[in-house]
Amino acid sequence: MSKALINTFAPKLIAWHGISGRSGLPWQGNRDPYAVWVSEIMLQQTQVATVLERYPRFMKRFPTVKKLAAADIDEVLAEWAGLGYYSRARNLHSCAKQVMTEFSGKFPSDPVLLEQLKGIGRSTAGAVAAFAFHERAPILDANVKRILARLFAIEGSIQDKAVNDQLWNLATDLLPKKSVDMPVYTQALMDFGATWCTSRKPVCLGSERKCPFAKDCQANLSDQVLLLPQKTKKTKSPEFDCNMLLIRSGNAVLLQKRPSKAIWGGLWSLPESTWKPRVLGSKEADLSSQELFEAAMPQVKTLALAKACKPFQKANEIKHVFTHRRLWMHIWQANCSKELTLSNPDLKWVPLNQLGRYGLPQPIKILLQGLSLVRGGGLKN
DNA sequence: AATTCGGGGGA
DNA sequence: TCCCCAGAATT
Repeated sequence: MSKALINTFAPKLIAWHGISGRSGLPWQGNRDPYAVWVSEIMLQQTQVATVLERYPRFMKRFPTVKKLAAADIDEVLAEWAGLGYYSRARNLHSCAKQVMTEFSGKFPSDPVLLEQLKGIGRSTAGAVAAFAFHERAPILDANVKRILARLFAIEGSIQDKAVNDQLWNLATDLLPKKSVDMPVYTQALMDFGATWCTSRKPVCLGSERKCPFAKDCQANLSDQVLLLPQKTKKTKSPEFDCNMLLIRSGNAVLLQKRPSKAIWGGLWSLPESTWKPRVLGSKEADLSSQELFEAAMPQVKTLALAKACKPFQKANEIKHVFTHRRLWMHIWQANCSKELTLSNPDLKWVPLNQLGRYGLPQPIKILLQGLSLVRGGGLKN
């Protein structure tokens, strides 16, 4: 590796940030570890534009780690709804309680200790330590991986452990000498990756702007910029079917709290039958009310409820695409003559005008919102 | 080492 | 449609 680059990278990057870096984002320029931590978690796998709207709202709702720790998990999930990766919200809440009980309400500054907290991995630990405590700890997010893989023309999939270790070593070697430079340096890395050394249209190709590392970058010098970093190919995601029960009684709809480890864990949703692999040409219309109930709610005595409902009708079919699954949700609708008392705390009648209080999966939220707009309540299609 | 967790934006 | 993104936890 070029020894000169090790010494010059950090100062050059910081100089670049002074001219072309991002500034004025709500979570920047703040050394409160709680504020830094929330922003880092929210920004994981989530675009800046989205976080820009949701971060201030979250901070207003939960201004301190103490208030977050004291909140009910349902409140946290409701605030997180729509952001995805709901384990982040569960870990966030769990971590807040950890900080209160194990660290007397104050985040540790040591990245090794930070990494022991729920939902904080090595990279997020480094970011919190750098921004909040000026620790000389490296980060290695998608931006940094791309920058380093190009700068040093790292071959091999970045998911590969040996390559990943190599990138961590480089990230450590390139840190600025002075710890006081850590916040601006860390921010500069993210900004440079997000705005200049981008995946598809890096500045070094076809832009009038001049990359400060053009003569250092091995990928640029060997015309490999768009080929790096290398990734292992993804297999096409499998398809699944599921049945969702839309049971209405007057202006209320029956919601079921999802198991915490399932997809959309902990969110309130429509009662759902078990997921099964999609079978082409399968006959779907023959499901009786009783079968639908037993599949969706095996844990409750549903006979009374089933009998109180008129027969289910196929009301809608929604395709929803996840990163790793493609899901067809079959919506079965029935009206219930009255709101039967429910002993199971995971089942609840919710008036349509109070849906906003619950953290609903995005496609279900859209479905039910459409429902509340239709007078008389029938679904279209 | 591979898989599992959403959602939105862009090409 | 496919790829990408301020990754971590689980197996």
